[in-house]
Amino acid sequence: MPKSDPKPKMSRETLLPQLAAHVIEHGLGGASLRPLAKAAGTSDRMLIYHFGDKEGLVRDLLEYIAGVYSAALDMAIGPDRANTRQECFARILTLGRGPQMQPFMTLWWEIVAGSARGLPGYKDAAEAMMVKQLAWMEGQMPEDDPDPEGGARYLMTLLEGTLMLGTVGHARMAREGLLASGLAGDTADD
Amino acid sequence: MPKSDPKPKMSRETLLPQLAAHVIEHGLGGASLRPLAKAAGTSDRMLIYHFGDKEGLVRDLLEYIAGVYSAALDMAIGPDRANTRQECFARILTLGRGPQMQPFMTLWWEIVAGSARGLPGYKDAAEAMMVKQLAWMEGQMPEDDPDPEGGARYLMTLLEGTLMLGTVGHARMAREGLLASGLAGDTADD
DNA sequence: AACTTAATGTAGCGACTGCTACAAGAGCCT
DNA sequence: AGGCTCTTGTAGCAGTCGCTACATTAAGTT
Repeated sequence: MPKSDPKPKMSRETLLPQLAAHVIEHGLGGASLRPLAKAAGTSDRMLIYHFGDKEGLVRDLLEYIAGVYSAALDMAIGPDRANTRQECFARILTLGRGPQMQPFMTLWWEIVAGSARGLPGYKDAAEAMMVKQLAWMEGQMPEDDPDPEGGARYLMTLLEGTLMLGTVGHARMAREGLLASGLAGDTADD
Repeated sequence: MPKSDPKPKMSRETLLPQLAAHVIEHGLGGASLRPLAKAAGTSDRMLIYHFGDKEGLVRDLLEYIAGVYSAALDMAIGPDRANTRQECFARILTLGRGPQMQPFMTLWWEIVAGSARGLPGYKDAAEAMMVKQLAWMEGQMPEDDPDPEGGARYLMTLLEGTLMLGTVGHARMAREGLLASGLAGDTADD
């Protein structure tokens, strides 16, 4: 009879992925130690042991999640730049609205809300993710763009607005706005 | 010796303003019955009595807050339309970033996050507020604008993106994007 | 073998959560 | 006056919260 996992010996590093998975699915604000611990196969006792207190846990989790997001963007980077700003915008919008991205987007708005309230750790994570996303956008900008840096920031602003309007049920409004702006919004969604 | 307020006889209607004030200041997600009741001069017992349960309370509160927001926009409406899209955008951005608007904006992101998570009542309130804001924007669009409806939606999208980037510490990014778009972002903030 | 240190389980603390049972006052109708 | 409904206070229940005291095991180190 083979012994089944005698003592996996957990650490922050082994715990964080499972904790992050639970948080991405169930949210961060309402998360409490015992369910988190259960999802990671530990006890609340051990979470406090490893992370000091809940605030430390959240801080580390946010940092870790920002890293995961960054890695995901690196993975999703294509070999070629876009040919037009419009195509560039469409690419990142498609990426952000993909079904596998949805749980993350749900968490994202929680992070924005936490930033607005000044909760510890939230703003740092949000800033890092936006920096990364901007870099991604700049890397996708057309080669012949007259102002790739400004253009990327412009597209970022439009993108975030589009995503927000989408989550509150006004995707159509964003689409019509994009149509009027010249960036085609021929995505069917509302 | 004058009797000091013998029995104020509270109802939903008299309670809601005080509850909303507390929620706007301290947030909606972390709000619990007893502090809410204290802020409104009642007991948790009475909140349940008047609103059925906490979910009903939150629903009514969100609806009420959406109404307050709508009224605030009506109040802030000027007699004249803007002369350019740029001025129109600047007006509403100034409005949304005013210091007296800040606690409300903090709550707003919580509402967006709640919408994303599908919490009951959140999406309805968010939708209503966006509809109102769009109407406000349309009313401010320049008279000679070639496409006031599409333009208003475009400005809305840009506005929401600008506000979001601002709350996560990237106001500069939005400003530079707006500069590159032709809509001046000569507001100093970051 | 003795000692030390890190890692973990068990049990529980006090505070808080949403909510309820019960009773009592207050104003109205007959 | 007697009942009736609306409103309110008191007390408390079962559950969860973050966190801790205490004890135990496992793995080195000397």
